[in-house]
Amino acid sequence: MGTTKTDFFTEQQNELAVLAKALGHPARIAIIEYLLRVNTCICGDIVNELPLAQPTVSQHLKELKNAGLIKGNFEGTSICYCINETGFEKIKGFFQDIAKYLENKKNLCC
Amino acid sequence: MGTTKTDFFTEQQNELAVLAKALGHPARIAIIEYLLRVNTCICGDIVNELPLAQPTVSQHLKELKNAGLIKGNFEGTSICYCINETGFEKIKGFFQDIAKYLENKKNLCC
DNA sequence: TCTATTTATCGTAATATTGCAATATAAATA
DNA sequence: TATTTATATTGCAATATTACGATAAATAGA
Repeated sequence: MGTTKTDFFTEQQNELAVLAKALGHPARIAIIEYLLRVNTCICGDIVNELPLAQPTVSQHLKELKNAGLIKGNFEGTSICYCINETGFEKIKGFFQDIAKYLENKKNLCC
Repeated sequence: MGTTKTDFFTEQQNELAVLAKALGHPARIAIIEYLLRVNTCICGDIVNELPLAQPTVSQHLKELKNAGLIKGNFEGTSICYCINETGFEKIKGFFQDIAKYLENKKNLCC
């Protein structure tokens, strides 16, 4: 136990869950918000921006990258990070469905 | 350790993270998708729909309820569950910002 | 009241996550 | 080549999550 039973859910459900989970930490929300603000920046800037040690930030960046929410390109010794639309495109439909649903069916609980 | 350093992030960042985290499990995505489909249903229906034991489903429902993503009202012996717009409203702005950002700045990574 | 029925809670085992110090790696530059 | 700079990886401790059996609680109906 302790392991999620991914086999019993659809690929899409698992994919959405992975994306949401990647956003499920304030440090990773902060990273995304920072990238939205500055557009692109090097890894060190993010480390300075966050109240966490460099290895911890590196780990969070890795998770966001694995989920397809950010991209990192080498630039000399540094790495330039930015938003990756791939991941966010995948979430988009889900939230559009919910928004559409809520527009039509407000307060319909039993 | 093992504990998130919530004190060092803004309330909004923590709130968004909590909401995303609540969606960060395929069972909980499945519950939301099911509620979107059937609009309202009793708890037992969700237990039957999911490939998990009743106590496990109960736990997942609790997390979604705590995050403000679903609502549950007593209906005799059963509990009637449905989508709670409160939670989703809070996420909405975040994704709208990202959508707007991506419309204007495609492929601007270094 | 007794018995189903429905949902929640408790307790616990297995695994995952968070965070950091220490260290490794890799590229740029002296 | 040696050194500096920037980032990643390793290893580990503390805590959180996932899952479920057993059981509790609460209501409905016989």
